[in-house]
Amino acid sequence: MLTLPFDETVLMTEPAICRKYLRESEELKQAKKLESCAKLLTTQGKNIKKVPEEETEQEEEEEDREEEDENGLPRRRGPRKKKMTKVRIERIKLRRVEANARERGRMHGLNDALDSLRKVVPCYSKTQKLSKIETLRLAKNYIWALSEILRIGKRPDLLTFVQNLCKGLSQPTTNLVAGCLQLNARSFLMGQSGDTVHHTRSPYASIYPPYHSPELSTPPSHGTLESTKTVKPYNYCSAYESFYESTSPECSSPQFEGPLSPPSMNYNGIFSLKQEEALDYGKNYNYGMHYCAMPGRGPLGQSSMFRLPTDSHFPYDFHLRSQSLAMQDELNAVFHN
DNA sequence: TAGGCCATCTGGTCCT
DNA sequence: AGGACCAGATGGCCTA
Repeated sequence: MLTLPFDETVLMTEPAICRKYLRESEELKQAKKLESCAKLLTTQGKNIKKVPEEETEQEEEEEDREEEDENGLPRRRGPRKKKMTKVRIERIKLRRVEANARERGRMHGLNDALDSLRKVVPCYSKTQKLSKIETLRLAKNYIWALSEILRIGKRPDLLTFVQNLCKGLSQPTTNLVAGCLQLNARSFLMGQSGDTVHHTRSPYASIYPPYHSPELSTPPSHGTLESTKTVKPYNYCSAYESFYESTSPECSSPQFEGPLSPPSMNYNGIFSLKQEEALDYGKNYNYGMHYCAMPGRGPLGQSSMFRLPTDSHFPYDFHLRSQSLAMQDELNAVFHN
């Protein structure tokens, strides 16, 4: 098994390295296999890699001739069944090995594509990777939900949106989506109050700096208080807003320039977990609180969801506090069921 | 320990 | 013939 734990520090910080490592180790394995295969052939005195094509063909022809009768005619009419000579067998084996390598590469490509997809659907987390099937389901729901928004031309309420997102998803994934919403709700509030700016970088800025954060023409430097102080707490200049509302005075709608930047990534700043920094601060500040409120449950534990601290509520649609709390209750009810 | 998820191998099919 | 794609089988890892 090549799967390494996701909490490997090195792997966590660089997925490409992770993949490279996995591939290299696999290639190493494969090379060894090929080597042993070659050895085997060498011991048989028939290294097919080194034996000239004509030589092997000659050999096969000679063996084929054995199937002819004394008159030089084939014993049977119709397509002659080629005798499985050692050379042929080895050639088949080699082809199989090569095919395996290609198949492996193909699957890696598929996984890379899936990783890319994971990054553009809500709730991206390196530590808690969505499974393949859940990624596809969530992506489908996401696309559908967004297209509904476009079709209707109006923001749905949060509850509906989340319900749409979570249709057909497993409970753990539903919890993860819910957890993402909470995290961002909290971040939003902190940003609004202006007292914890370092927690409230624009998710846009962190996720797709060049594309989504007009006020951050240079990529934000992460991690230091000083550097983030210059960043506005939250950026509502989403493409979503550009469709439906006039933008806030302090920012203009971003031009959608990025090839891989879905316009609705920042659904009112909700889905900010699409980046390692968000993940980190989730881990550092909120994840435990939100996900591990119930002892003995993992991050995706079924009972751990929506246990909000009393002072957190949703930013969605700029609800008043009371409205937000009511919305929270609604969501809690939905997801607890 | 069962079940979920994953990577890999493998043989079949289709296409160039 | 060979490559791409697919689906089934298998075995390893992880978690509840």
